[in-house]
Amino acid sequence: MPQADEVQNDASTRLAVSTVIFALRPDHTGRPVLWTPLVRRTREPQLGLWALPGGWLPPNEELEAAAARTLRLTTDLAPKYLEQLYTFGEVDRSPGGRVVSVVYWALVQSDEAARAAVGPNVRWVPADTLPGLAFDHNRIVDYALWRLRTKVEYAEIAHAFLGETFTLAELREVYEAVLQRPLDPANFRRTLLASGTLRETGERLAGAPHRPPKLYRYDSSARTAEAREPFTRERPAS
Amino acid sequence: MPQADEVQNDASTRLAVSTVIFALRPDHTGRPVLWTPLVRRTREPQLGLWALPGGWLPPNEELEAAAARTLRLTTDLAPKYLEQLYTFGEVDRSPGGRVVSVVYWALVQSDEAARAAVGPNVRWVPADTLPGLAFDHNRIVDYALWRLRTKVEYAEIAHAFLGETFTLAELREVYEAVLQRPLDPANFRRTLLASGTLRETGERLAGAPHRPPKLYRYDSSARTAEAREPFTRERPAS
DNA sequence: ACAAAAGTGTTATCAGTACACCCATGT
DNA sequence: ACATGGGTGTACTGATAACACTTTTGT
Repeated sequence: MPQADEVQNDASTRLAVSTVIFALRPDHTGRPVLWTPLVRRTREPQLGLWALPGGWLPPNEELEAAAARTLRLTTDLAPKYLEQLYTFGEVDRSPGGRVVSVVYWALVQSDEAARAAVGPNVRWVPADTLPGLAFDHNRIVDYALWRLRTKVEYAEIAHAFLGETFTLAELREVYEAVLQRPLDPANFRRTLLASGTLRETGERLAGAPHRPPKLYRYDSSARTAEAREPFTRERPAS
Repeated sequence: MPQADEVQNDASTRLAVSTVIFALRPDHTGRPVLWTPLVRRTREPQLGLWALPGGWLPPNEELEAAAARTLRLTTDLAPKYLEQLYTFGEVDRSPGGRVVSVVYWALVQSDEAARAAVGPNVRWVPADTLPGLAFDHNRIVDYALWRLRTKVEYAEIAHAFLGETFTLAELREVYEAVLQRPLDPANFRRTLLASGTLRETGERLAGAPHRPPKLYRYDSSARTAEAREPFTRERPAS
């Protein structure tokens, strides 16, 4: 797409795709908080440091597919939500040659994430208290956290942390964990039901020593056209 | 930043930077509407078609600087607002080899845009009724329009179309042109003044056969921390 | 004086918030 | 029966919208 009089770029600039992955897990006190998987670098530069999952962009793979693939490779999970975050391209962000990284962010179902693949080179850490990461990856995760927190307030993405059906209390816990503040159960119920994006399943969750709550299912079809954004995927193809 | 076991991408994927530029100009009825400059392609592929200003990414130039440079090259203008829009990388979006384009969007001062450089290969067109562009550039402009229209509702960017000082009526006309609907002058006044981002200059605009309106200046320092977004530039360095 | 835009005042409506209170279940 | 979370009712508040009204200028 460049203008004709421009010189073509050479191979000295390389193109990578990375993904910031979020799931909810209990912290040491039992409260659910955001966790993210990291991979240990096994080569220079920055050998041994923890970094975001990612890799060079294969010539025949779509950007989003590359993000979903690295997600599957490191966690053995499929994302329930996947969206492009930003492209980082500062000239000096990587020692040893310029790297432009197209970064995606993903949400994965939290109970599946508990069974996610781990190993000596894959490790889950709380997203708010990261260790020092390779390259500019701390900054990238911070930005992804900012996007998640601002977006969960106006978009219906919290259900991506949950399974097919869920109670309103479970959904509220997701919001509380992401936004890091308590929400009024009564108002939360009304607001979400009024959004029209939840459908009753007709079932209830039994077993707890309390009144059994109704189970709901997310219904994406009920969203208005204005609320829909371009280039976002509910169920990304992996 | 890739994982060690990945294969490095080769030169078959090339990296470009393009910019969607917006300014306000009167349409045939005299009402201000959004216009955008296009450049004619002088090489294959898509020779002769109109396309977004852009070019290959030079190895030692920042992404944003490349966007500002192509903006200056095609219009001889400096952007008053410049922000990354999205990265387009579909495998088949360009015939003749894969191209990943990091796309920026920019706002330029409208009275300056009236004096912008034009020529046989540069042409301004109304952004809402584009001709058929090269590659996927129609889709890109549509997305940029969507971003501009949603962002102008919650962020203070409309002043970027105007000069240093402006009246509230001028600012309202910008909003009306971008949002394509009339706004109540009284409520607009109160809302904008309540935002705290406008400063009186003490001067008034005389000459019109009416009560002379006060002139205001935009004051970015008055924004709250939550309203500030990462990776956005008020006065980009070109 | 008068037309027209600048600028002010007033009220209605609606979304978000706080919180009191009733309901239904396992133990 | 009772503790506990599920679920409903209601009143308060602040932001937005609609629109009547007053002010100030050039002609």
